Amino acid sequence: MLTGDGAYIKKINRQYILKVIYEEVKISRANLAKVTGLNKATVSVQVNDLINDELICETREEHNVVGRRPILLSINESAAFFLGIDLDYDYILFNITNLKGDTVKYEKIELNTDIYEEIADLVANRIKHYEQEYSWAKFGLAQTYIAVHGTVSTDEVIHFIPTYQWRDKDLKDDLIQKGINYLHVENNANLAAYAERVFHYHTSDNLILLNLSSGIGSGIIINGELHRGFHGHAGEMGHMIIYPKGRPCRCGNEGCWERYASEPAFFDYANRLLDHRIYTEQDVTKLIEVNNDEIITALNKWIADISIGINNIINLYNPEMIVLNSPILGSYKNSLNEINKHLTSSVSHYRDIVISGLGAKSAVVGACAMGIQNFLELPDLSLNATNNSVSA
Amino acid sequence: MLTGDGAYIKKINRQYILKVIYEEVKISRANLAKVTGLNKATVSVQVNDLINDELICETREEHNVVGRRPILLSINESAAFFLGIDLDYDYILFNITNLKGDTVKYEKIELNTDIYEEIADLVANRIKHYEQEYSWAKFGLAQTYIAVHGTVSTDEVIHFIPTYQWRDKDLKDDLIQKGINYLHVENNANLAAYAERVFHYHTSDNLILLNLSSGIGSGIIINGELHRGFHGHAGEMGHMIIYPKGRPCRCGNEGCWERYASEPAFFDYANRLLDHRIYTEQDVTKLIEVNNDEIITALNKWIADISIGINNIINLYNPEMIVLNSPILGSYKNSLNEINKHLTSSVSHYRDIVISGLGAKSAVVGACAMGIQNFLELPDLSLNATNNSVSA
DNA sequence: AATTATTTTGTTTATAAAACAAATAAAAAA
DNA sequence: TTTTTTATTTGTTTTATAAACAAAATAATT
Repeated sequence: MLTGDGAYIKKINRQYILKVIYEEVKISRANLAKVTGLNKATVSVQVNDLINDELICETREEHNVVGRRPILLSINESAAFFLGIDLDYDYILFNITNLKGDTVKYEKIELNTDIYEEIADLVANRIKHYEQEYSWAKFGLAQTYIAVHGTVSTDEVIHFIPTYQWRDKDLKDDLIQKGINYLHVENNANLAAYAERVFHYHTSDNLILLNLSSGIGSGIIINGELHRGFHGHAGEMGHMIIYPKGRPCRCGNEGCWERYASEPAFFDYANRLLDHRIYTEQDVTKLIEVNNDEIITALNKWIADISIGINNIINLYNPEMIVLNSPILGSYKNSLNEINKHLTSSVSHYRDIVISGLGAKSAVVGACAMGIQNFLELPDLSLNATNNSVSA
Repeated sequence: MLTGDGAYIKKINRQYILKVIYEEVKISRANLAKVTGLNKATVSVQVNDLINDELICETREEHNVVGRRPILLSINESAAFFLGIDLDYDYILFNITNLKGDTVKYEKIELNTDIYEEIADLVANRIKHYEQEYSWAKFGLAQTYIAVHGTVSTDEVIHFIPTYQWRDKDLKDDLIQKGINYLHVENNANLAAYAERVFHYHTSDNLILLNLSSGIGSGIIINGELHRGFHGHAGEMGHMIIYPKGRPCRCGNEGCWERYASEPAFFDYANRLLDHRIYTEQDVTKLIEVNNDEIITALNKWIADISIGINNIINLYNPEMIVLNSPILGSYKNSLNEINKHLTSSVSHYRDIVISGLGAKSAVVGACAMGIQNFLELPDLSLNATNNSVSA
């Protein structure tokens, strides 16, 4: 537990003021005092500190109401930059935002190796490149978060990545050895869940994100905070048993949800019905567009199994929002209707189920946002960046 | 969000000092300063405030080391009393503790009505009786928490109690109308989970309690706080589907865990195997004592289904502790072994599964502890009371 | 058009509250 | 008497607050 002294007061009031500046985008000192409830003098002193630290800046703007014209304050967006890296199987995404959370760079690198050392080298060089590129800024490249598609322990060591078959890799420490600083490693679904809250569902303190791809990943926000669990392995929802003695799973059990609700499971359903084999999300989209009967049947059967898991999640967590991130579900207009049709239990309570608007970028923009929150030591963060959507 | 000022600092330091006094039971001012890191002068001032408020008291004790003899400080246990009420179906438990969390009174009243108004009257009169009885204490009966075996909404309105078939009953407000104050209504499993943390697993920030009785109730502690969910209905684990198209459930779905892992489900298993019908927990205990083959078979089959749900819970929550509260499991020595045998998945992570040491008293002692925490406005609480065990 | 009044913003000054640091007093064993 | 430990006192620093003040803009009046 923490003891309180003068410095601690000043810190929490500074955090509060920064939070309000983020939310209001542009706000005067007088208004800051009104919104926060702090004294005008207190706000003035804090604001001057923030200006000296170059974290916020003043702008004079047109003003047509009576009284002295206010000096508007806003985040100094070019003070610091933040890198998010999504370490997927056959490609790596790099995304950089400014201090406001606006994306200023987005790059995708195809991978043709799965050797840990090679990938670590590649990532290290790339980070160093960006560090150079933004070295002109007051705080340069201030924080980097790496999203990995597997379990990460509480000490940020990679526990297991199924697609790479990497176990117990201390990527953070290995990169630190290569001279990289201000670095964090986090599960991709956790970052995606965080992104949904920071960029879209600001007020949702109980939010669950489900990633349906080669496996099932989930990020859980409870009481406004990420729920990582005791070892950091919470949210392994794919290994919830929904068909006892069902299909064998790599985890050693039988009937895991992942074997029914992941994308490979869907392709199995579909290819059993169709007269020609399909392999990609584009193949599915095309068939949906022409209203192919077999693909609709396969989709609905898949969704029935997805819904069993969602029913269980709702009963355990009573979430406010459930955000689904799946290209296939996203391209099938009827998917949310179908899911809701299955959630008829009288004890299931949730507010809304939606499809993610961030899509493939969710982990990297969440990574950047977490960098901002960590850099400014804020207890929470709401961003209104507009250029992080699926299509961007 | 909260602004910081002097009063806020003073409050958090006061909370910290109280917390340390609870943990250390008896401690001098000098030691308090060392443990908290606060200045000796600060501790002296705070301690004098607490003595003036009659929340702590000084004692002089034997002391054989060199130097001035310290004045030991401890909680003034008779300053305030706390009532916990467990509103079960055919009986009501009343438990009163002092400010240290030691039980000073425990009463059980058999019920022969299920009419809401009658029960509310009975409870109100009983609370008034205890208020009188402890009116001599500085703060009298300071807080009352009522545990109900059903869902409670975030506004403390009873949403649904299956055994009583009560829906949307505002028991809290109805009792306030009858002149009762400082009153809270909470789900019984939440209070039981809280009790496990406060009285036993002080350091466990990720703890799940499972109550297996007529239904399945659960209390979830995540990041050190109770997880109630958006509406307050989190932890309806009994309605997780584990056998799609299985046994019909009152919730409208089929194959809910409750239909396989609750005590009625066990009695069904057992009575299908045995040559005579059994009805009570005592019947089961007797058969276990004589090593009856059929009862062991039934137990193990029941435990297999319990384990499926526990596997799912572990994968979703990655808890540190799982505490099981079930008289039948408690009386079957082999139960934890059997459960662990089923948890073989390579991705399931937990630290320990145990049987509750609080048993039937868990909800009422948790209720009293929550009263203490609420009364002193502490962020968390560890108690070392010794007279709250199952047998007491 | 010039002047005065009003309103709002932001700063200055004095005060109060809290923690802290250092010196001092108290008490007990060596 | 000396040493050691505990607890209090005195004075300082930091921070927020309240109230007065200064600055800057519009509105109203002459």
